Amino acid sequence: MKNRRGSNEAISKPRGGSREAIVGAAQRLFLERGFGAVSMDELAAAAGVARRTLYNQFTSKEEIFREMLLSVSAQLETALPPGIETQGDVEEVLHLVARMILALHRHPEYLGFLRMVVADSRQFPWIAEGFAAVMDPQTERFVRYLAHLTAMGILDCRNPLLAAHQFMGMLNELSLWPWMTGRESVPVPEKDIIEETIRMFLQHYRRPRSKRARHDSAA
Amino acid sequence: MKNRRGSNEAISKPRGGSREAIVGAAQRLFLERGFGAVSMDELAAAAGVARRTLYNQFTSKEEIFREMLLSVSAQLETALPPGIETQGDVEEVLHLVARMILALHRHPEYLGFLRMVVADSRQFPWIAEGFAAVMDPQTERFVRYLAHLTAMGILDCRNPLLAAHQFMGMLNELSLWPWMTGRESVPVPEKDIIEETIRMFLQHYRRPRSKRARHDSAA
DNA sequence: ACCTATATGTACCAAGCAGTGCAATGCACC
DNA sequence: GGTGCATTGCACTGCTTGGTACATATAGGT
Repeated sequence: MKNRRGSNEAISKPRGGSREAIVGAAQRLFLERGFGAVSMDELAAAAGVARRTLYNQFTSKEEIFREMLLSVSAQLETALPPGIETQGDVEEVLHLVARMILALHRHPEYLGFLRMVVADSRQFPWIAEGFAAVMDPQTERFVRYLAHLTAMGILDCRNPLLAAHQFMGMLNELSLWPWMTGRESVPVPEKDIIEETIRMFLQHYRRPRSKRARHDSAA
Repeated sequence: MKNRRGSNEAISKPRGGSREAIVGAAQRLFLERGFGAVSMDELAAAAGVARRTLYNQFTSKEEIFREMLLSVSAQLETALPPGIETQGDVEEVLHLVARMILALHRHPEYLGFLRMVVADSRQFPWIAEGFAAVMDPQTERFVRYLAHLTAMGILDCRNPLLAAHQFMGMLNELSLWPWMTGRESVPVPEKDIIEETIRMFLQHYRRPRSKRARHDSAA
């Protein structure tokens, strides 16, 4: 409990960062094989640390799990860099967002986290909450961006929340979903997915430049 | 092996269909809580059967699991009724398909199966294969339908596979995904999702009636 | 050199679990 | 009534796993 070095670190460790090593190993093992499939023995071995040290640094397996997901959350915070909504025109920003989303699908930490949300959220409800806490704000930003462009008269999203999810859904279906279900990538090039999706999105939601109505957008 | 009742059932059981009861209970428990979280004791209790009977009827826990998913697969076979691609115009068919997909999201068996694909496919690879064996043909049908309409000059899907997944992705993102991550339904009415998605899809992929200046290669 | 707190190794505990053996039971059909 | 077979209950094995006790080694600060 007491810390002879007086630092504000949680626990000091003369021999070196055992906590970091443990969390690092936990990240590799848990994200790859799931919480239940990793024993404390394996975890200790992977961390290059004695089994007993796990219990010196953490009170339980679940606490290690918690701290690991906390660390992963921090890594995902930067998924969507700030400021992208101010650069270039709509199409450019959509390209950026789309590439970011597809890049996320190649992020093992993201996929592992997502798998945990689906697999272990009933046992540990805080998993889903933690995931939402990281990803929801980024979705929110995208929604606000669409709403902003609508207010500016550039887009015409009657329901920006729906529009944002349509956009993400089109990207997720062919790129994320196969990854989650274990098959190899589908025979559709990333470039095609992105371009066709953006074209489709803008054709529907972009407000006609002149007042011309190729179709009336009322129901 | 021999069955005094002469039926072609696998195993006869004088006291009543214990196999069916077991598979039924397994379906409820496994789909709801996952394979690892259900013990044979619980399963026996839920099936109203002695623990020992489980091992009389099945060789292992995994075999019960297998048979249960087989039964669920059979129930999902009929998700997309045959013949829908011949009735009405495109918009009508798309409506039908969309409602079917959203209905599937309320199907506990479908959600549970999907969860298993994500959660337990590494331990039991045949789960993902079984799921694909049921769902892929239905997606295939939709893809062929889009290709057919393109050949007929009604749609203009250069890549029907991509188009189909875009359509399904837009529906899944807002309806299926929240369900999988445990939150309650999103604040977008089903009707809005369906209508906006179909409108967007058709606006992009429907070949313009009058001016067919784009390209023309209907087979 | 001394003190303190961590790291380690080994042995251990308790619990949960899948799966088996065995003898007894009771329904169904002859 | 008798026979056969699924069923049942119970005890038991064997294994894995999370977590602990304890004695010892070792490094850092003073």
